[in-house]
Amino acid sequence: MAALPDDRRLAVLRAIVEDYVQTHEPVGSKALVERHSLGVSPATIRNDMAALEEDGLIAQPHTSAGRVPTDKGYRLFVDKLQSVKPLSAAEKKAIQTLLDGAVDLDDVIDRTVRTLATLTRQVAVVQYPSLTRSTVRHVELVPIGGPRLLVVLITNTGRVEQRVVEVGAEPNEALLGEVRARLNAAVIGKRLTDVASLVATLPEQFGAEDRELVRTVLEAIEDSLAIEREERIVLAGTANLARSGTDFVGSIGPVLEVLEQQVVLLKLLSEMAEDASGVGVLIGHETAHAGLSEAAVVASGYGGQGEPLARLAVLGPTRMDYPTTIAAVRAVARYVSRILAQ
Amino acid sequence: MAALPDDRRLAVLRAIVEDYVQTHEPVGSKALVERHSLGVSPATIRNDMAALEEDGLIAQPHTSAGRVPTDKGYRLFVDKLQSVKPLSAAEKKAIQTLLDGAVDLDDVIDRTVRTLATLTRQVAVVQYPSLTRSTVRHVELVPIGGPRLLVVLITNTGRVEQRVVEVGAEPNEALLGEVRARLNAAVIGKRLTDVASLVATLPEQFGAEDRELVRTVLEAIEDSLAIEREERIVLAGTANLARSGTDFVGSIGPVLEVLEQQVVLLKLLSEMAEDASGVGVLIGHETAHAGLSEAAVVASGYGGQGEPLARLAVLGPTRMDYPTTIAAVRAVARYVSRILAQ
DNA sequence: CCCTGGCACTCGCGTCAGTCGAGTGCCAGT
DNA sequence: ACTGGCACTCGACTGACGCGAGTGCCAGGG
Repeated sequence: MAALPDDRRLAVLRAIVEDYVQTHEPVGSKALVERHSLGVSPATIRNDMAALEEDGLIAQPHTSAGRVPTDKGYRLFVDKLQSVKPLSAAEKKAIQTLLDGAVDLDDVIDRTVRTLATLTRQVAVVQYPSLTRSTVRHVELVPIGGPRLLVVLITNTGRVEQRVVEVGAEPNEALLGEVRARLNAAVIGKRLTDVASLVATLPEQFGAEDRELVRTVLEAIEDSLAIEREERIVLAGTANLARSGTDFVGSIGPVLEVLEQQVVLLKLLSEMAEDASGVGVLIGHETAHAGLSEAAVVASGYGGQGEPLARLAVLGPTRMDYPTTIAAVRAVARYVSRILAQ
Repeated sequence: MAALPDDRRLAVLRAIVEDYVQTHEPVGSKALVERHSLGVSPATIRNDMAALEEDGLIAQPHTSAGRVPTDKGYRLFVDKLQSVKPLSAAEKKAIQTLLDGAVDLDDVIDRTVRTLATLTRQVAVVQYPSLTRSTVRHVELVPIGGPRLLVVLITNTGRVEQRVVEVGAEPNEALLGEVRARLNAAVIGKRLTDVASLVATLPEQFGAEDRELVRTVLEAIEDSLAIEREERIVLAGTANLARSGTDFVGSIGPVLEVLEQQVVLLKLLSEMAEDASGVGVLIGHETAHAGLSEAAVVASGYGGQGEPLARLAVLGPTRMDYPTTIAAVRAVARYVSRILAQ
């Protein structure tokens, strides 16, 4: 039994996407039958194309030009048509080589974003592990001379946050030890989001004259937890945008602007849904951002067992090679997760 | 006495630079006399222009086009002809508003780079205060449970570096106090570059069984001082490159590539000479980098009294508004220095 | 019923010739 | 030393035109 018409239509869409991604030129019916063994004539393909256009999956830039996939067409391609391309051995090796040997969290993130950019030849985005989802490994209070105290908070992701606070007077070692002990007892192993409520009653456990000190320390800790500084993002490969310059009919300016507004990026990443394999894709207008109307984002969570600690992503033109990009993002996310688990 | 011909030639160069920067179009003799009150006829200007071209200060892109300054022309303009434009009150106010209220070093740097990008509408580059030129404010050793030790190093710029080290066994508090005291006595107030030699004899001051611990701690400190991580650079305003897209005849790709290679940028910044007012300028080929052949860098040191701790810079097309840019860079550098001094 | 070959039509793109005008270099004159 | 005049160059713009890729439609065949 021959393929049903509807099946063939989807095959045509897939062929159009693949050809267009490769050639960057509108693809016509004739070229399509030549490059793919569809077993039918150009005229038939034309009918299918007309139907696909009717459905809003493809469009023609000019009346006498070939067809180009629409955002909706890419969406269908990504959801239904693509078979994820496994990475080559060389690529797997490259990931390992590039990521191994990182000395600390900063280094891991740095290497990750570079690896992703190199691998996909597009813009890579990595969000720092969110403090709000991490747990407390240890809190330390260090007198650093005079009435100054260094408050250090270490998380299970290896992240170290510190603040210098001014306390009224030089605290004595015994009091400090007491505060340190109670503080750690209260928060170690707990999620950072819960810290604020967990330590709320702490000042009451101390004498009136010491409460001020305790409060100051707690304020510093809560300050460290304020999202703004923690929800940082690191970029790499922005030069790749210019390389595929013709991909953005406007200038790449709007895209660069979005990339600089970390808030926008963070919102985008945090709101993305992920499929079963842990990868999410936003295409063109789905990003709900004018500057990204010609861009697509492929993201995946990383770190953490159940819920990911943070996300990493690749941003490129909508006409990107989705199978390869998705495979790369997934592989890197998994590898980084494994490293962070150590 | 009328202006000497040679003086007028330079006035013509200045006029060409100013017009070209403003219009972004080759400027001809007729337009020049119309827009500037040079008091001579176009024909005379043409002669001067021919002489300037002879000297390699200007060039014509096409035989029948106006003249455009060469790198050499810009250089002369910057060195001899420009009168630095003082910032407007609004701009000064903007700098203060944007920079005040920073909570820590990261925040200061972050605000600085954004301010500079906003002010100049170009790409801003800020180098983190170099550790090698800073001095030690304090070293702290913190046991964080088990055989692990947190080594914290605080510099006079407010920078905090930390490492977690594994020591053989859980060290007792007394020994730790001893190490801490001797270490601090040896290095506080000293330059980071001198730390390594200053602590070289430290292990010998301890019993054989403790030397291993001391050595491990010292290694961690020296590790923290390795340049690679410290010589970091922060960027902002890359989208401005695209805005002035037509300024780069090629694509802006090569420029973005250079901006991503922090090593190249660092080398560039560190090797720049500065004039009496503390500002240095590199124009086009002077950057000795192909990707920047159409770009200029305006840099200034900041922080520190005698020698600057680090540099900040603005990068834009060679046809930038030098007087304004130089004024902005200088003002921001001074303001940041003042903040860091506190 | 679906597919096919054929055919007329559309329309973007590259080419080419021609014109226009800005800008130049040179020269003779004051 | 400066100026006005003049011939010349050459890039930018314009409109005409042919080419070719691609389409939509239609009638005919398995």
